[in-house]
Amino acid sequence: MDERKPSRREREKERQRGEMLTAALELFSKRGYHGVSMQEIAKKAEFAIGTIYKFFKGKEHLYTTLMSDVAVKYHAVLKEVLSTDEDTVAVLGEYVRTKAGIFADNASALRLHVGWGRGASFDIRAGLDEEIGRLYDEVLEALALVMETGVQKKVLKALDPHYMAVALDGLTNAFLFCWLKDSERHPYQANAAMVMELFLRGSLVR
Amino acid sequence: MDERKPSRREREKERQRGEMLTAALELFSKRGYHGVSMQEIAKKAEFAIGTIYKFFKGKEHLYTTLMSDVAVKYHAVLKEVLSTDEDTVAVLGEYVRTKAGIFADNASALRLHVGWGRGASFDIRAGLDEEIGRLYDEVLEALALVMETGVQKKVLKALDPHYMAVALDGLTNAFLFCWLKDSERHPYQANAAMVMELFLRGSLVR
Amino acid sequence: MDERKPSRREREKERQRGEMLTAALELFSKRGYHGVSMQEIAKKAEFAIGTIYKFFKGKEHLYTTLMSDVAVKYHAVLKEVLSTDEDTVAVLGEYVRTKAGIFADNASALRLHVGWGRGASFDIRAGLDEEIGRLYDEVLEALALVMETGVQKKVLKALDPHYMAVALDGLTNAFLFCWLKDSERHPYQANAAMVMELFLRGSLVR
Amino acid sequence: MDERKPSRREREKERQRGEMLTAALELFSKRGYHGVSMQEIAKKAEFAIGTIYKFFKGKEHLYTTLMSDVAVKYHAVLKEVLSTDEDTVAVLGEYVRTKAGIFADNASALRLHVGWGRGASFDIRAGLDEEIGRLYDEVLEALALVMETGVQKKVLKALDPHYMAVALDGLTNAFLFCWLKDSERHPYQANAAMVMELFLRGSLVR
DNA sequence: GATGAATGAGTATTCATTCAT
DNA sequence: CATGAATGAATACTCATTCAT
Repeated sequence: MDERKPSRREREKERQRGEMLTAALELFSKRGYHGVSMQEIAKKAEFAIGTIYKFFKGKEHLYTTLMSDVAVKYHAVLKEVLSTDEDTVAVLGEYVRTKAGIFADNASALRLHVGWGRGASFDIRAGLDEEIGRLYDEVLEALALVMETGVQKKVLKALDPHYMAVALDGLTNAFLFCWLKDSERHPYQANAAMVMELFLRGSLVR
Repeated sequence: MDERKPSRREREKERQRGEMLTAALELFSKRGYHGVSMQEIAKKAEFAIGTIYKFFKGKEHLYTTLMSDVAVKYHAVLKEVLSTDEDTVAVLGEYVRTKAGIFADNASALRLHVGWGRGASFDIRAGLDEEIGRLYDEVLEALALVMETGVQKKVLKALDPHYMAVALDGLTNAFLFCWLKDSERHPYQANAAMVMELFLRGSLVR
Repeated sequence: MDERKPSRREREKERQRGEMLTAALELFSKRGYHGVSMQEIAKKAEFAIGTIYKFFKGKEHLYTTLMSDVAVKYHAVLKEVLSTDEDTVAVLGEYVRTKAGIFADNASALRLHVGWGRGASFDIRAGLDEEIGRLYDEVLEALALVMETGVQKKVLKALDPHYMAVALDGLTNAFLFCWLKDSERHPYQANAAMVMELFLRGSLVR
Repeated sequence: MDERKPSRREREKERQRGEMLTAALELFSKRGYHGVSMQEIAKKAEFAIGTIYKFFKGKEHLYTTLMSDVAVKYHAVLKEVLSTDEDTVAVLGEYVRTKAGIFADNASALRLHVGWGRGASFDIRAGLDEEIGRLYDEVLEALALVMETGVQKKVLKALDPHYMAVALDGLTNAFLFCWLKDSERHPYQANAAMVMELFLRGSLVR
């Protein structure tokens, strides 16, 4: 009865849940975990405080759900990109551009994401990181796989593929930070190109 | 080397201040700004709560002092390294190794530092970042200057020196993260070498 | 007589507010502003501390509300008396008896009122006095007006009406103090009569 | 050895005690009992905090001593005046003028005195009032005695002498309040004359 | 189911008092 | 003896969470 098509009821539920999460994200990203009260979230989401508690066990649960949702959504997109069966360099380029695009589209979610979740205490993050960390690592692994393939195809040097993945990811993050600080001076398309250039060819004149 | 000899009193003061900061650092780095109470810090530092307040105007002041101290100390070391008048590549190598060494020596301070200070609510960071952000930017600028010299010397490619600085810094951070997570599998010396390799020569086979 | 009918909710609210104020008054009058903690007030009023804060912004607000309420209520009664269009001496007699009656009915409120509000630190009184002082002055002015009329009617001597008002008020207070200390020995009806006698005819044998 | 002339030591002690009390009075009268910290008093008096505690058992003791001292000093003067063997009316006139003079000379002490000591919690006042109340009552009794003599001399009406004393005292206080608020508009000499006029002859035209 | 009033544990900070120097 | 550094009890106020309506 409840498997196939979500009854109207359930759709409504989902919509409400979404509104709560949206409100929470907006608030958390601006003022951090401890800077926001449940009453505020309730008011912004236009629900009674009690209703929030029908959907989420507590503030912590709401926060971790938020983080998970964000992580799930974004990392899914990246894994998709990385599973393409194309030319290694093209895939990597697409990875960087996609990641940049995600950042550009979700500036506010970023504040929660960047640095992998500070803002809440580390206790809270403990359980969280298991989930998020796993998702992140999956992307990194997928990226490493692409690298490995590249190495086998002799497109990339014979370096540790995992480290290459770490490197590309770190490079991306660094440039994305620049963009986050001053998106005028550092348009992300330019950033993306720069990242690829530096990653693929290095800085040394030969 | 200092102002005459710091009277025993003053030395004692300094020692106490240090103990407080150490206790606070340990606690903050584990549980974040809001996850730690002043009582806890006092207990850990083995001082009465009132004594803490003789040294620091308040929790915020204690926290920002901590951040500043760490930032000042470490970024001073890096600027020192970057002002050396040696061969570009050697300087960069030294930069990476020094940064790695700093991280290795101060694992707990890191948790506060990484991502440059989120963890406190955003209000608190406001004043803080001006200081810390400035210090960080100074290091980045110094790094960019080294890059520029390298470009002029035709050691490095004719890319934007500032972006090259961002790249090397990002690369370093990424590997340092790896090391932070699992220092067994990723000895920092190896990390340092890897960073240099990737930064200087890129990943592409030619 | 009021705005429609106060919903049961609102009546309940009002009752709660009243209980809080009553508890606070009792405590403040016995031990002064700083001698009472919010916890104590909450316990005495049989509410949770948080509930008190739903009704009053803070301790100061609770205190000033108390003072204002008392002042507003009592001074309204006195102004009513003084606006009667009767024989001057009758009005003054009624003023004294009414004031005495008020004191008799509100012994505890007195402790806050007498001396016009010291007991709270001076900071707190600042904003408060503007309100309370004004109310008190209004009564004094009304009393002075009655005096002036009495002078014009040749019932009272041609002295400064304002000073006469001050005198009668001071006389009343002095006797009320006596009564407050030992209400057995100084029944307020006797006090009232004495005040009138002394005020109207003086002490000198002619 | 220590009876007759106070050794220099003791004189010094007395001077120090005086300085402490002066500083405390100044502070207490401006900001009330709870608005002033012992550290502040120590700083203002230019003694170490510990030294204050050599002279006074605690804050409360310091405060009550202050009140007592003030009371003792002023009521002594008034008793002196009231013990004069002169014409009743002259004595009463002198009483009012002296009291006014005292007020004029000690505006700051007033704030502590007026209303008989609010500013501290009532608990603190409990023991205090025993002392101060007794002194005050002694003056009142002395005043009553003068009244009684006046009655016997047929200078005053045959009213209760104690109530007459209360009346004159209340009248004085009321006018002194006026003067305290606005000493320009209410010069105390004028006040004193007014008090006598009203007390002796009343307000009624015959 | 939805609501939001009531709850009370938790926390930064102050300040009277002590006591080693 | 004077000092003032150290102490820690005390307190106003916030906010996550519950539960009667």
